[in-house]
Amino acid sequence: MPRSGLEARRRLQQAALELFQERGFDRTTTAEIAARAGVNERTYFRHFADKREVLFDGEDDLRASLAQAVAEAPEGLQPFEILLCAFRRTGRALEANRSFAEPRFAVIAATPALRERELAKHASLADVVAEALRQRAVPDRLAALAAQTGWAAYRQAVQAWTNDPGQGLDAHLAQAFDDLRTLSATG
Amino acid sequence: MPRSGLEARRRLQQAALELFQERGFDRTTTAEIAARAGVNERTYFRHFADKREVLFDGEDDLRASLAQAVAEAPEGLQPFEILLCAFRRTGRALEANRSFAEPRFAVIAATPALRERELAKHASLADVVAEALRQRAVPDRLAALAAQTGWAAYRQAVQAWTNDPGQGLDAHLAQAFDDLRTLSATG
DNA sequence: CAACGTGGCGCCAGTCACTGACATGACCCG
DNA sequence: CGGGTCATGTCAGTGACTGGCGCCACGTTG
Repeated sequence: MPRSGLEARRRLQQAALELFQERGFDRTTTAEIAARAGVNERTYFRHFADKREVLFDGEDDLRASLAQAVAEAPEGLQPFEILLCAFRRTGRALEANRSFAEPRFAVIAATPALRERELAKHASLADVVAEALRQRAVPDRLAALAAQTGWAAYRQAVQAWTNDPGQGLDAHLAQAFDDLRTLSATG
Repeated sequence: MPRSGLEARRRLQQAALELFQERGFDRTTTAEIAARAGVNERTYFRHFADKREVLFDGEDDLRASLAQAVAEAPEGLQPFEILLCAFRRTGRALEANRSFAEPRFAVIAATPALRERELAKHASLADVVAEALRQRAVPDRLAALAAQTGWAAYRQAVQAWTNDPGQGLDAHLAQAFDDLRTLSATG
């Protein structure tokens, strides 16, 4: 038995994703996940705060990546340009993990409870982006609004990209941020 | 006993709000809510799908109001102008209900689980807005993006208004949509 | 090497959200 | 007045989640 629980943790994530695909989230019990991972149900809850969290691991890394990407965007850019730049960068990780992210997305999309959790995570990440913008001297109110708006564009791009992965995420990002400009230009 | 359960339903909502204020959401059981409302716990779940839903009633009305407000905005406006107009209108109901909405907001703000649910509701309402925009011949992708962006501005305005109700919601809405324009103009 | 601390885990009992099934009594309609 | 419908009460059950305890594998220290 490994000293650190990282092994069990990974097995739990794997088992959960498999079971959610096979039977759906609602028809899967935490006991079954634990059993497939070869651990006790109690151990499941030592690794993940609740049944949903098993699909949302690594959030801290994401937060850090986002904050860093925003912080390290070139000087002199306007808020949306900063965000486009940052999302291009963090999006690479997404493109690299597509084979893992895809079934995960499918399960989340099929389960209202998981969608709800995803929205909460996204809101939290948008807050990180807003804070990172403030660090770059974007005024308080504008930072929050830019972060949420930019995040909406980002999700739109990811959505378009999953439907049409051929073009690459960057192209869809450019498209989405262009739409943003269109909206404000005409309205 | 009244033929329709509307009476019990209202008592349940009242009892829930009170208890959530007194003890907090997590330290309140559905049995306690039902007891204070003078009904059986089972009846609680006949009226509300889960423990959180008791604070999110009337969503259907809101959806209808939003859709109508967007549909009835003057002709010839650009997407953001339509939304500003629609939010001005639906916002009046909010201003009228402030004494009820305020404690509700406080409870939600203090409870992560309720915030999560609120985000889900908001996402759903933004979808309604997007669909209403499409009905007005706004192109598909732009409609979704405009709805989400406009919704972010709306929330920002409501937030600012709760902190400073003196100015009226309309002023804050104007401010938020102006910020939106600023963002795109400079970026 | 031996004693010790620590951390991951199994186990058990308990609470609480939520559900399905059936019974009952109030109401409305013919 | 008889029958149907609807809100509710009652009860048993499932499953998510928690606290507490003890165990054992490991690393550390003397």
